[in-house]
Amino acid sequence: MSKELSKAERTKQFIIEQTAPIFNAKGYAGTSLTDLTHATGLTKGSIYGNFENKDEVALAAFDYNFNRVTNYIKERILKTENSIERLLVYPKVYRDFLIIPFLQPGCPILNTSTEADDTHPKLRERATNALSFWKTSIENQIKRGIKREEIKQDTDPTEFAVILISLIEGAIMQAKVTGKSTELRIAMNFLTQLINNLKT
Amino acid sequence: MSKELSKAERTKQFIIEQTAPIFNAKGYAGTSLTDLTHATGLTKGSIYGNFENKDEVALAAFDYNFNRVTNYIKERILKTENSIERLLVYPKVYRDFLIIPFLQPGCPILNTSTEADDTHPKLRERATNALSFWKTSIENQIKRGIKREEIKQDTDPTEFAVILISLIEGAIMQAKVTGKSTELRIAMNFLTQLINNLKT
DNA sequence: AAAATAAAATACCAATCGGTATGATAATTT
DNA sequence: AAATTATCATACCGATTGGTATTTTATTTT
Repeated sequence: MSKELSKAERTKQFIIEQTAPIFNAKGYAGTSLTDLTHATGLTKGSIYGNFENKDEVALAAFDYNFNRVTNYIKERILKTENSIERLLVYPKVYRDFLIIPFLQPGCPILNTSTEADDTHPKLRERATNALSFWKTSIENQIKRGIKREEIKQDTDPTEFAVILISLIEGAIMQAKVTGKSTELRIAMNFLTQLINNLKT
Repeated sequence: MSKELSKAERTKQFIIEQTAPIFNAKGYAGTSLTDLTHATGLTKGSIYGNFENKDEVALAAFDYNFNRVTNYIKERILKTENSIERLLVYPKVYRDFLIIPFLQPGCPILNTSTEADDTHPKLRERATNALSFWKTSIENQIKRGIKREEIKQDTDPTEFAVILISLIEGAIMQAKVTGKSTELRIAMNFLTQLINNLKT
């Protein structure tokens, strides 16, 4: 039943994969159709045969970028069992943010949020949903930890999720613009302590 | 000795003031010269009579935006004396970030950093310097607090500055994109606790 | 007030923007 | 393999991009 992908579907996927890093690095307004043709080796006609307009490519590229980060984290979380260890995956991963190849252009949520919040409703919605998904995922990790009696009962899942996300995104911003990982190291050390303090 | 400003100097200042919010909202790539003429009511010829190119306007606009935030905070800090109270100005101010009129388009450091880090070296440098200035300023507040014996001696100024900035910027990103101040409230409550824990 | 100077509006430039109709070519289906 | 269909390249569109030379208008200086 594993139907092979049609040519169009393969090309569409190819376009997304090749252009996703460009959109993440240069932003929506900063990325031109010429950038997309250069990144893919295809022509405008071909790209517009597979996507309705620039918007559709950008939205698909965002989804692709976000899923890639999500899977990268998920993969490492599922290797552990204990809830504290699962949470510790975040500081472990983001400590090395600057040297993770596919994250070189930055965090897609951070980049897209700051660009789109006042300019591009559709992209903004994607970013909002991505953020909400991430937040819920952390909340669920904490709830699971409380049930398993690995995390203190009085821990507020939402509160902790917001703090974790803030520390990560704020530190990424600093590290990306300065080019140094000092800020990430400091913030991730602190986050590690916070997580360890959740232990029962 | 208070020489009056020349027409050119007044116009230049006027252009900066009127275009600064546009650059902060739409970003460098997202802001066109037409946007600048609409915001000022001036023509392209007039703008280019006062600035060499779009870059120069953008750089001046960033400086203006950053100075405005800095002065807003500074004003409130200088009203207090105790080091803990001074640090508490940050969560107090940023809790209401979303309803501070001139900050409606967001934090200039956050917006400029995320856009320029991979695309615009000059703007990137401005953002880096602004960040460095802010960080040093917090470090100095903490050092002052330690000298005055208001803050615990073992407090690491750099560490605390990075955590404070991360929490603020990460929370702003979330609040801006969701349109809700919940995240800011949570992060700023937490930051308030952290600051209070620095007390001797 | 007149002359000199500075500043802003007009009108234009080539290049690039996002987007599309059409013809060529490749992939499927029969 | 032939016919059909789907995909991609070519060539083009009007609009907009950042930028400028020149004229008109306003501000200073004398």
